[in-house]
Amino acid sequence: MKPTLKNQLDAFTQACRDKDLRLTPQRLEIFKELARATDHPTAEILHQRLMQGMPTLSLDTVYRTLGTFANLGLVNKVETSESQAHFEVSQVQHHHLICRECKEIIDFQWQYIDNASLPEEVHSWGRIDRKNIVVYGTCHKCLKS
Amino acid sequence: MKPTLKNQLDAFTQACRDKDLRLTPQRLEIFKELARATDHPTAEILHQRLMQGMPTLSLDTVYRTLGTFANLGLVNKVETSESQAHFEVSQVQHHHLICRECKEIIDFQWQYIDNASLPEEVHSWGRIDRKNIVVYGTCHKCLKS
DNA sequence: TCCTATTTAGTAATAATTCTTATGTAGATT
DNA sequence: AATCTACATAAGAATTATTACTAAATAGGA
Repeated sequence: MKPTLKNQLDAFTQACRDKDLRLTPQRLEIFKELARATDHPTAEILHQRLMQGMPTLSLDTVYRTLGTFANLGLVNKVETSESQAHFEVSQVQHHHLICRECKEIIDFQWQYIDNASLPEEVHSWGRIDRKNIVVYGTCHKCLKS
Repeated sequence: MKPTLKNQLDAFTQACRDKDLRLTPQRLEIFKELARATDHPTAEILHQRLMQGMPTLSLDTVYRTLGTFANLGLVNKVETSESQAHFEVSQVQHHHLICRECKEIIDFQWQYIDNASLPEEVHSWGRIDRKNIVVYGTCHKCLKS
C-alpha cells in the first residue's frame, strides 16, 4: 500500500520540524517533485523539471537538498554502478531492477527476502540498517531491439 | 571454495583469447593486482599500487581496462552510493556489506538468497544476469569509536 | 515587525572519469 | 626472425558530476 502524496507531505513537514530543518519553498518543491516521479531521476533531471515552476532554482541547491534529505532518511540514493546518482522518496521496502541497456530502474517487492534474516556473520559485523537487492539484466524492450 | 590465483589467471588469459583481447602487460598486471586485493579498490588506488612496479602506467589505462574487463564479466563494479567506483575480480557469488562510516566493503555469502527464485514480475521484466544484495550499516569498529 | 542563523543563487572549484592524439606494441603473416 | 597493422597506451586536455564559497535573501522565533 503506497502512501498518498498528502501522507508523504505530512511526514515530510513533520520530519523537517523534528530535525530543525527550515521548510523552504525549494525544499518543499524538490520533495514534491521527487515524490511525484515514478522514474528515479538524477539531481540534474530533477533540476530541469523544477526549473519550469522555479526558474531561479540552482542545481547546487538540488544536490545539497537531496543530500540533506538522504541523511534524514527521507529520500534514498539508489545504488547503481552508473556515475550519476539516482534518487527516490523512501517508500515501503522495495528493491531495484536495472536494465544494462537503457539503464531504466524499476522497483519491485520481494517479501521473501524482506522477511529473511541475514546470515549470522553479518549480524556480528555490526548494526544493519538497510538491505537492498539490485538485480541487473536486460529488459524486454531492449531484448527486442 | 575460492579459485587459486593461477586458476584465475588461466581463466583470464583464456577469456582474452576468446574475446580477441590483446594480452598486454598492463592488462595482465591490472588483473593480477585486482585479483590479489582483498579490499575493493578504486581505479585510483589500484593505479597507485601498480605504479610501484610499472611507473609509467597511466590512470586512464586503469579506468579503460577495468571498463573493458567489466564488460567481459571478468571484474565487477561494486554497487555503492559513493562517487568513486570500486572493483573486484568476479569470484563465487557473494554480496556486500558497506559501512556508512568508514565505507569499508566486506564480502559475505548468503546461499539462502542465491538459491531463492525471484518474484514472477521480475522474470517477466526481462533477462536477469545478476542479483546482488547490498547491506548498509555501521561496522563494530565504527560503532565503538 | 524585527532579528539572526540558516539557506539560497550564482559562480568558482574540485573530483571522477573519459577523450584526443601521437606513439608503441601484440600477435598474425610472412 | 623481420615486418606489418590494427589495437592499445601515455600524457595531458576535456568533460561530467558534485561540492565549496560568498554575498544576498529569508524562515521562523522573539
